[in-house]
Amino acid sequence: MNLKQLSELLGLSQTTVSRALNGYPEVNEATRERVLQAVKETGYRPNKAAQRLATGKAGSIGLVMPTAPDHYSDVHFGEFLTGLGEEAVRHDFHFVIMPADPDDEVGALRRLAISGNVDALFVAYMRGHDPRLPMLKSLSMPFLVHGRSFGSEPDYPYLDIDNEGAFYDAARLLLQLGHTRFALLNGPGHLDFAIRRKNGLAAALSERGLALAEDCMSHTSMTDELGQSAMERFLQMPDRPTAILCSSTVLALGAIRAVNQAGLKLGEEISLIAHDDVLPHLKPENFSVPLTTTRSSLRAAGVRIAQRLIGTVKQDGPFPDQELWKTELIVRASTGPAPRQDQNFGGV
Amino acid sequence: MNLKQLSELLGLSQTTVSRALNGYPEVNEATRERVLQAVKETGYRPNKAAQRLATGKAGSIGLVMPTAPDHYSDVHFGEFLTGLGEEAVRHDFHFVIMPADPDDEVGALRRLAISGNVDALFVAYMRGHDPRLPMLKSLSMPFLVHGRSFGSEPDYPYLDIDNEGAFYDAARLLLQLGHTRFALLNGPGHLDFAIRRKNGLAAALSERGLALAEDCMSHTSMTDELGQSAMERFLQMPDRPTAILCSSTVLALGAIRAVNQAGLKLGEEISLIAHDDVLPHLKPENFSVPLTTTRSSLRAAGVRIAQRLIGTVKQDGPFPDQELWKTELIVRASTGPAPRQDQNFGGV
DNA sequence: ACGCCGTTCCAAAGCGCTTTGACAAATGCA
DNA sequence: TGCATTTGTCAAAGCGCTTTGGAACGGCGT
Repeated sequence: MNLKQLSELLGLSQTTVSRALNGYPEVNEATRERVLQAVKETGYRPNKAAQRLATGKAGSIGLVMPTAPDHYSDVHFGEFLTGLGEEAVRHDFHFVIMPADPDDEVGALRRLAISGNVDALFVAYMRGHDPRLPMLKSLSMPFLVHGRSFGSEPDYPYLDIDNEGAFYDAARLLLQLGHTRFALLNGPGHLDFAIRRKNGLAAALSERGLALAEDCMSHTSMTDELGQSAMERFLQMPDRPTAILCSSTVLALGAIRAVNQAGLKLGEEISLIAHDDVLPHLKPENFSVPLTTTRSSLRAAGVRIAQRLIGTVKQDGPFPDQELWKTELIVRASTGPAPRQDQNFGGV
Repeated sequence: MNLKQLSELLGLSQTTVSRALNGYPEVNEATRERVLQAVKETGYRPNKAAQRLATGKAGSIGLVMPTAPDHYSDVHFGEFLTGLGEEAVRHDFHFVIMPADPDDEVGALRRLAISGNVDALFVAYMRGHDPRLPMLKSLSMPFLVHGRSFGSEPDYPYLDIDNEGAFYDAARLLLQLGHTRFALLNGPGHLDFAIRRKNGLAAALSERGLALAEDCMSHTSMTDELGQSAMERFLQMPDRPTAILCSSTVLALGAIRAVNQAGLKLGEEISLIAHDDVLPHLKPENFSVPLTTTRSSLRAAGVRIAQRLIGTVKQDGPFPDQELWKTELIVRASTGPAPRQDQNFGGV
């Protein structure tokens, strides 16, 4: 069943049927209804290839998927993709994926662009001075980055959360509660968000004349096991930290396991604030000691990015080029006043 | 630059140029050369949308990417995708990805199929009685599954390795070396390959009148951390196993850490055989005690699957519908004779 | 000379959609 | 009533490729 057949069936021209389906105003509501009804009955689906040829739009977004062994292709990425996909399905867009070795991301991105299969590109996991940025700018194809690239000229379209502000605020709260010994459970150290979160923490500390020791930082993939082992290291330090900042609730999950195993009380002997990406299976309010968090929904970011990208391709409505989402600091029970110095013992 | 312009430039018809480019025999080698040269100079690239419309082929393979929180979307998946991608690039094919909640995989697969964006479907991570199978069969679109579905009628096209045989052979070797107490570090229990590997081991054991105790099996995602913790559990058992079968070298990495920490000697007090997917960054021969493995390259499987799928779409050459690859059993230093019973102590 | 092939090329007809430009019919306004 | 709009519809011209059904040409045998 194609458009021609459908229009003959309805006794209308292809023009009218096409317009009825694509929401053009110059068609009578009654006939539009009639068309829609016929579509339902016949199961007509417009041929994508023909649409593409006629419009010049593929209806797709390209993304390269790094297949690095140590790559952070975990639950966070999945959650983000879900948001992206949700919105894409709504607009009948799809994704073209290009698997690539991490040392050929730039090449893969270029091949994807010139393949003619995509209308726009999406990139994530930005690093400092990211080499993909200059390439993308030279490409005359719309693109959008999730996150930012520390050290690069900020003249590219992005959506990011205020990582620096989030961890600055979180650190300030802990400082106000009297904490002075901090530790940071961070994501992979080369990634932009990790750099900024560290900086946010460092900024808050330096305002009080404090600094973060190298051995009080852990940069790892964000799994609970790695959170646990890093936290175990922290807890064995002679002058162990009382205030922990954590780049993900997943890391926190492991960290808290370590805290419990050490026989310490969360929110009393140890305070912890985690960044909450609003993962549906890991709600900070459901932790046995509810978690104080900085919150920003990863899925919402996915939805928004798809919106902007698709909007750009369809050219409907102007979108801001750069968005920086504030995070919310939500205080729950995992933070409390710093323990008095001489209380600093307990079952190690 | 389009075909028309190019052909005018060359003083040839569109037909001839098109045929020259697509390798048809009825064009003079000299003119073909001339065409190819012109393409190089002008940078002409055929319009994909037009090709799709004319041929009816999209040049793409669809796959749904589960975004489950506990999903096994790890280094193994990346390695496989790399193989798939390698071959796809060679044929100028691409992948369309559809992110989906794990509870809507079937729906996502269907939407992908009727979207008109793909020529064929690929599915993996098969489970027992996988519900995707009947759907795929009803779909009149070529598909190929990586792995098999235990309990389903085996009347679908697949590529799998002989998981049962691999672990049967591995277990036999260990039995011949005198081992009687076995443990299994397996992948997620609902996945087909894990089921079959367990069965292979069980079959070998039952031939000797042995059975595998429930607490000597671990079913987890395949990360080194989880391998380590599972192994630690095994080592603490009163009658601890001396023969370990491991579904991945990644699991083995963690397991061996546990063995070392317990002060045990791999290949002497503990023998271990792992399945080796030939991950480029984790070579069994480079372990401090080189690993005995069952080997089958995941990347090669990806390449082969892409080959078959693309071949089916292009209709060149018949491909076997079902392939079962044998694995190789490669003996290295991590296996040795079972320790004498009374030697069974050591630093726990 | 003729007919017959094989080779090499071409004109034109699709593929199924969108969109332009034009045209009747219906409506508004005077 | 007449005229200018607006509304609803259509025929036809693309979009850029592949592929069908010849046609021109030269060589070959008879």
